[in-house]
Amino acid sequence: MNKRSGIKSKKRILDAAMKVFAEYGYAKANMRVIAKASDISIGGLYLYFKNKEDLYLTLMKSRMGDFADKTMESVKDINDPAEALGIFIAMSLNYAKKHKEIILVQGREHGFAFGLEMKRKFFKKQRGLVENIIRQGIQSGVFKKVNVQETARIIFSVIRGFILSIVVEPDSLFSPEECSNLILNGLIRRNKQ
Amino acid sequence: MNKRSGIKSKKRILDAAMKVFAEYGYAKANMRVIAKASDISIGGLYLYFKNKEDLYLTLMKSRMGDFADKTMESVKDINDPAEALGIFIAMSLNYAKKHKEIILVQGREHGFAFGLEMKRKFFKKQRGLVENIIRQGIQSGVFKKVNVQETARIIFSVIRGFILSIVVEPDSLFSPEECSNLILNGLIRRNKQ
Amino acid sequence: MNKRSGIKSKKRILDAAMKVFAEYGYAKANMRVIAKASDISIGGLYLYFKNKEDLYLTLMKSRMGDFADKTMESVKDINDPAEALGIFIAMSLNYAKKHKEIILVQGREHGFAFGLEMKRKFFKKQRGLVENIIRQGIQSGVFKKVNVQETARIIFSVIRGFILSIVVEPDSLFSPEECSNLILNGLIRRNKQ
Amino acid sequence: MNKRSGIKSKKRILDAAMKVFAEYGYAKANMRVIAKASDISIGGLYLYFKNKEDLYLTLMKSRMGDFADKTMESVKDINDPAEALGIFIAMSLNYAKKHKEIILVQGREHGFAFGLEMKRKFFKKQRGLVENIIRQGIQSGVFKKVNVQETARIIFSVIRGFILSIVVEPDSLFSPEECSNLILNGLIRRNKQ
DNA sequence: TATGAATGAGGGTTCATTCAT
DNA sequence: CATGAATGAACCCTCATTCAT
Repeated sequence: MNKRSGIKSKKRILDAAMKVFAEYGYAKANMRVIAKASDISIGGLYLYFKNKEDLYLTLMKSRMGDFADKTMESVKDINDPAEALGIFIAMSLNYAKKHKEIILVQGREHGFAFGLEMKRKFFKKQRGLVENIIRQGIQSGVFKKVNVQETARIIFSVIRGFILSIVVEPDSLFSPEECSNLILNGLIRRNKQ
Repeated sequence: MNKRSGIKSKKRILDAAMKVFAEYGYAKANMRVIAKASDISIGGLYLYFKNKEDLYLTLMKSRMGDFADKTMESVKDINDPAEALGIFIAMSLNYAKKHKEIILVQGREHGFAFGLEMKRKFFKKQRGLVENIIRQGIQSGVFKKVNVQETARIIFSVIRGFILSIVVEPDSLFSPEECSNLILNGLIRRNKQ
Repeated sequence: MNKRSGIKSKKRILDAAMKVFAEYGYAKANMRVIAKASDISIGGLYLYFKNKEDLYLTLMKSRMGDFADKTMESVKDINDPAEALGIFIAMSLNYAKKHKEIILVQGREHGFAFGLEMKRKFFKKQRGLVENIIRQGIQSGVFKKVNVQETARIIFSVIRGFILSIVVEPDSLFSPEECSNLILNGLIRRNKQ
Repeated sequence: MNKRSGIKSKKRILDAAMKVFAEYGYAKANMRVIAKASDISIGGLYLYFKNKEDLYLTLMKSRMGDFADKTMESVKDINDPAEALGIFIAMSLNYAKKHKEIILVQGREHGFAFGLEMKRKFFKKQRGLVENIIRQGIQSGVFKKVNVQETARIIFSVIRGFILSIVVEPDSLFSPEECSNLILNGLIRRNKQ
């Protein structure tokens, strides 16, 4: 079981850790299990990560980076703000469903702040993306003159809630289409339509 | 420090436990601290609760019951579905902000199912309330003919996301008004308005 | 094995720890063994001491305090400086032999400073005692006009070396009498005697 | 970084190990650090030394050998026993100060006996040297008729204590001159001096 | 010779839970 | 009802040592 490339081992650990953290959460996940799942020794874990927290944070950072890149990419060439928003929402929900693991949950370990800084940065960035879309929508006259920040927060909150639902009520999810439809058009019936 | 009514002691423990769980989360909260905060002995804790999990679950159940009762009550006499929905959202967000503690987070301890059954029941009930409102709105012609279940889930997701935000990004919350406005009217500008 | 007085337990731990530290040294001594020797559980250890270091330091402090008190006491009423010095030396060597355990060894754990502050205080105090004796000896004309500090350091060094010898070469110790004789009278033969 | 003569590598390791052991002590020193300080791989260490203990013992042996040789050499041609003793003391203290590292401390690892045999041999040899000087001093009438062994032990103890002081109280050392003066002439004032 | 990734026993510490008082 | 000393399993992490390359 010796002599594996360091990079491969690191990746194997991260993948395994993802599964374990996803199943048990940070506090209940333990290094022994992660080691076993990684098919590496406990000591081996510490060859690649300073400690449990480092492992977790590295994991988070990488997954969030992936996610941020993808959403950013998928939206940047869309001109229609309604479409862009729809795509952003769909991207987010689908990605979350696919990687139910962790992602945004687990904000409470270690007396609140724990990788929170990193998460906040990520959120801010993502929210910035939504804000831009909304701003463009308002400028182009497609969207109403809403409070951009507040609205972005609300949209973000739907996504965040969705992610939490994946964990808590995986059978009570909703479709991205229905979601963007509601956000774009609202619940109230328009006159004569 | 002895001879206290059992009921009072139990209440004192629950109140203290709420604060402690809220600050540390389930896994990191420990019985000694809860005991101290309750001004009771460690052994005393086990007089009223079978174990830590029982304490936590009892706590959850009671708070959720409180919450469910309140929302139920506040909405039942409102006839206008738009207003009812607005009130429900406002109630939920404000209650969540006031009792940031726990509530919905912490769905992941103990390998997934952990008081989840109880939580799901609560969610279902709450969602049922929203569904009713929506159904009435559709029937009365105020709301569009949306998919009731899906829409209720989405609305619920906003609230759930808001609650998570309280923990993760307490400075990025949004106002209930803005929220119900978005949900009711949507983002897209109506013709000639 | 339950319900023992806290004070008794603490004392039992300290006594056991003394033996264990004495046999293995700080680094090699482990809490499991100390627990067993104390006839207490591992967790019990941490009821009385914050951690291994705390246990060790508490131990040191108490033993040094004992020792300092005794030497101080035994010397304070002696007027003849030569006799006082002899008694101090005898006291020190005998005490050390009786409590071979630890005492002065182990100055190197944790990258040097480790309870060093405490030890230094103790040494200073002890050396101060010797300095006083020497000073009085000089004043009364019994001793030569030596450098008080330096001489005290040398005398102290003999004692310290003796203690180390207990550990390293327990069969190569010397008698207190011979020692004070050498220090008082020196090696060189006096004229016409 | 390869193809180095074995002898050179071994020496490099020993030099590095000396520094590391000196800084951390035996127990806290670890092979990785020694490897790094030696600019050799961990595996490389085990090419030259069976294990950590072997490395340490080899180190000790070589340094003690050095020291023994030097003192032996410096004293052998001196005829005046007082001068010889002074030189021996000065040599010892100065050498100790210069190579504060290890030397005599750390007699306690591994449950007492740990390189102790070797150390004892060294001590015996050194003490033999002192005994010879004293014996010659007595024979030539310069020294009193003291117990040779005891006196040698006492003198050795001063040196040993000095070494320990280097570690514990490096700012409380004394000068070799003062030391040999005290040992040679004693503290008590001679008649009509 | 030389490397360094990998191993795993073992150490310090925490904490839910029990039970004699 | 109430106490809190005591328990011990289980956690995170270290490090001497091995071995495929």
